[in-house]
Amino acid sequence: MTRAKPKTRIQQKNSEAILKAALEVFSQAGFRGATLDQIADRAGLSKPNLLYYFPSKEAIHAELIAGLLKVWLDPLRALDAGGDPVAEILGYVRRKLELSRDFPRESRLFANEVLQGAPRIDAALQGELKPLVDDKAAVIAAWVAEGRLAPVDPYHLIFSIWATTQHYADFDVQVRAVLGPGHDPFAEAGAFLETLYRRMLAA
Amino acid sequence: MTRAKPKTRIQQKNSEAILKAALEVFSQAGFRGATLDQIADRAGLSKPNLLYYFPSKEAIHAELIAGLLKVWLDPLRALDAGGDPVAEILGYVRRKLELSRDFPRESRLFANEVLQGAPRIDAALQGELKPLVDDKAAVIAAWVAEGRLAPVDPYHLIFSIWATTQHYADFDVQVRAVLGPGHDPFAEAGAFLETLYRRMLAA
DNA sequence: AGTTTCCTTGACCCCGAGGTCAAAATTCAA
DNA sequence: TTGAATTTTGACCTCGGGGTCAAGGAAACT
Repeated sequence: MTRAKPKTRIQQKNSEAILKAALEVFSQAGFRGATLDQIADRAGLSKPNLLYYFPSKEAIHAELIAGLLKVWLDPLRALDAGGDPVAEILGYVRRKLELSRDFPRESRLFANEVLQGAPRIDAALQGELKPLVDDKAAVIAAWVAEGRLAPVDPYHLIFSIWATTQHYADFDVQVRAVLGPGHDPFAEAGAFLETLYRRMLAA
Repeated sequence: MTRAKPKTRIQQKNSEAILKAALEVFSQAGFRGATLDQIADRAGLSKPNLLYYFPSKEAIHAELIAGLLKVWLDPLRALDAGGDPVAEILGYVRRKLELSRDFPRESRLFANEVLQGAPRIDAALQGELKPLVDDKAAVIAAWVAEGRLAPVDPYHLIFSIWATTQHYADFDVQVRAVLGPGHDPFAEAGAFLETLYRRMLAA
């Protein structure tokens, strides 16, 4: 787990290039579908050179996943029990949608992983994700109990936020195929989702 | 496109076994991740025998995708311009959720495909899906114009229905990891989504 | 029963992909 | 500037996986 951080400038630069290239390729092709040659190509390195920096394909993937989880859960962590309930939840929706817009490859990497049964992140789901969701679900449930939110199942509320926001990253090609040209899916989604959750949650 | 349908009883039986096995494997591993050996194994056939029935891995996948699209779009087709707006949309949500519950492998097969950029179904998205959605979006827009639904972007409404219902099939492992044991995700989702869309759409 | 058609299989081919290695090229330190 | 450490690469190994083929077994028709 504890990796010796790269020390030289070259190591720094090439490790970054590899991870960036790998994110591109893994997120588009899945783990099995990605090849080291593709990643090496995109990173501007030869395959053996790539394997000088990472011991295996698995290791590259693992490093990406590890880095992903933090970023992925931060917006939920930021949901503040002391804030205004509707504003807090709408803020979470907005942050999550921004994540989909700005980091679609990360979203697809995650989706690929979960779709295939989460073989490499099952532990993290149980160990990191669940406690966090339990915590925030309790906050939402308390808001409902205080009458500051319309009655709602907090877990499924959170699921629906994940689903609707990540949809625009994961199913981007379908969204654009249906909308046709001349649309800004994320801007429209922002407006739609704000309406959706405002109506849903108004006490 | 026009395939000579299997004629003998043996062909019937083995083709079905292959498609069923392939659905299982493709939906869980993706196209590149699936192997003919896995499919043959699961179908109870040898690999060459499998290739006696289908000319290639691609062909099996194509047949699955083709069969999928009809089933996948039928619930939307059933949305009736003559019915009660809220009831029609809630009915659509319910049918789509049932599809996720009863055909999760089909849902994941589709998700895998779209995630990877829909290389094999791009044409179908443009040619079949878009016109259908345009049609139904117009119906919903008309309902809104008549004041029978609260104002809503019909396209993003449909996206949100796809996202929230398919989530329970595609991210099943995550949903169960978060909920823990002793839950029926689909039953709970049914209740939650009915509330969500009822509040969203009430005129 | 005999023959034709259909079904099944073991052995094989080839390529792509993950990974190794020793040696060459480059960078760095003194 | 020279020697040590680091980085890069071409050649190579192995194996899994898609696909072929020729020949053996079963059905099916007459």
